[in-house]
Amino acid sequence: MSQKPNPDYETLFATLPLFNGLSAAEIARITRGAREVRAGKGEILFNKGDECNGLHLLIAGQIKLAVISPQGHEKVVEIIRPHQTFGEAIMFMERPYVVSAQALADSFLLFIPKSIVFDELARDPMLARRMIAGLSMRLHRLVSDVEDYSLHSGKKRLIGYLLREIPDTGDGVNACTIKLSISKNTIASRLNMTQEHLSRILHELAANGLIAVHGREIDVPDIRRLRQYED
Amino acid sequence: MSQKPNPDYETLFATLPLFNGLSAAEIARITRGAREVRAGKGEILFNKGDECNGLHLLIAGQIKLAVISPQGHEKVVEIIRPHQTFGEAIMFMERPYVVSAQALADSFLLFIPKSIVFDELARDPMLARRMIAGLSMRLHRLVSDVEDYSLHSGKKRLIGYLLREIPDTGDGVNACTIKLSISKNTIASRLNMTQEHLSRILHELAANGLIAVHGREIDVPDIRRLRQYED
DNA sequence: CCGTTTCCTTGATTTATGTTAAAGCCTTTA
DNA sequence: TAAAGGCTTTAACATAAATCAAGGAAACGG
Repeated sequence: MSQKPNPDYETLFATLPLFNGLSAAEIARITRGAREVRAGKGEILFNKGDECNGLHLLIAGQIKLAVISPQGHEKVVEIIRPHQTFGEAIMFMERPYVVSAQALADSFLLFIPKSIVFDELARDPMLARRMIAGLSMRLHRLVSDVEDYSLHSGKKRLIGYLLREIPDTGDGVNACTIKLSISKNTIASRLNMTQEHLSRILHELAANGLIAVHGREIDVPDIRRLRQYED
Repeated sequence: MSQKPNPDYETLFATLPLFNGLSAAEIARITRGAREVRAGKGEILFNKGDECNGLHLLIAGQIKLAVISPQGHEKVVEIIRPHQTFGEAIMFMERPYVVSAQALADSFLLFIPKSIVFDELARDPMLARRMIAGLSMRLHRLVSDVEDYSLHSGKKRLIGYLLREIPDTGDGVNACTIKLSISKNTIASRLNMTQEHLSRILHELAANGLIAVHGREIDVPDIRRLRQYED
């Protein structure tokens, strides 16, 4: 599991919202206490109910946070992408995990034990501020999610997802191609619908000329039109 | 709006998760900068899109946080009860409000300006820790919400709501009466369903002998049975 | 006390979305 | 190249929940 520390953590940390602005000494203290974790595609990092001893920082790959219903249905709560952290909230609450984490692709993570975070937090008020800001952002996104689920139809949720997936280029550009980074199945779960329903919506949008689907590539000929699409 | 500070803030603050453990001097600094706010029933505290200059602490009354869909449908995101704070997350993000807040009953609040919070945060690392814990808890609850919306039927959500509303007495007790503190309309919105649907579910549960409804009072003759109810 | 408004219920109907089942289509790998 | 397995689509059907419409019941202001 653990191996020789990557010497470039200092520059990496500078780019992370949570840790940017830390001194070299602080970064050294954190990385020294951290553990490098590799997870192959499909591997489970932790299960709902497991004890939480620290936070995770995804360096490369893709992690799925999900819950399982009593009937065995899985609901994807969040897709973690590189440079995101997860598990902080639950760590501070001293509670077991409420979601499980599984690698969707071969992934590389840094696990930072609770004690290290707490020590650093006591030392550096700035880190606390960042932590608060990070949690706030998370909260904010979740509120948007709740809003989405309850206020918008499946079609709107999917359009919203597609629009958010559009790589932001110059504003002059009004057409693009989206490469879906996860399976449609997973997207469907994230958007709280079945894959069949997702498929149907995609089909309908294509029939209306709003998009063209080629496997995992989706052409959007007129982004503005897609954005304005009403029911 | 503003009036002479209530001298009992010190004991009040000691009971608040966010502020408990603060020194008398700290409490004094915070209350001195805070503003007392009264809001009559129905009064709007802020609207979605308004600038956020601080956090609110509800002393007495009841506040509804909600979003409005483009079609004018309202969705209640959270009901704030006395001793809860709200608006911290958005304050730290320096973004406009994503929800609007309306008093459901005559309410009394403390508004603590951003600058005061930030000053105190810089002074006291413990407050930061508490703030983080508070936000974490919020996050946690929201994840449960998302889970609820997507994994459970309307009936289960309502049962879950009722069970959470049961005042916790000794564990020997297996029957109780719940007094709904908000209108069924609002509960329905909070649970993401129409009031008609809520009414029907209530009716069905009553038909099965799980509850008895008398206006806003709901008798639960067998709490365990209600908890174990499956579909 | 009565009218008025708000809240709540009920029934008929429609709609969005889930379910089940089957088959097609890509990858991977042998 | 064929077999295997995971994705994805399609279609027929089932169902939970929304909508529409109307009437009661409770609270409220005069």
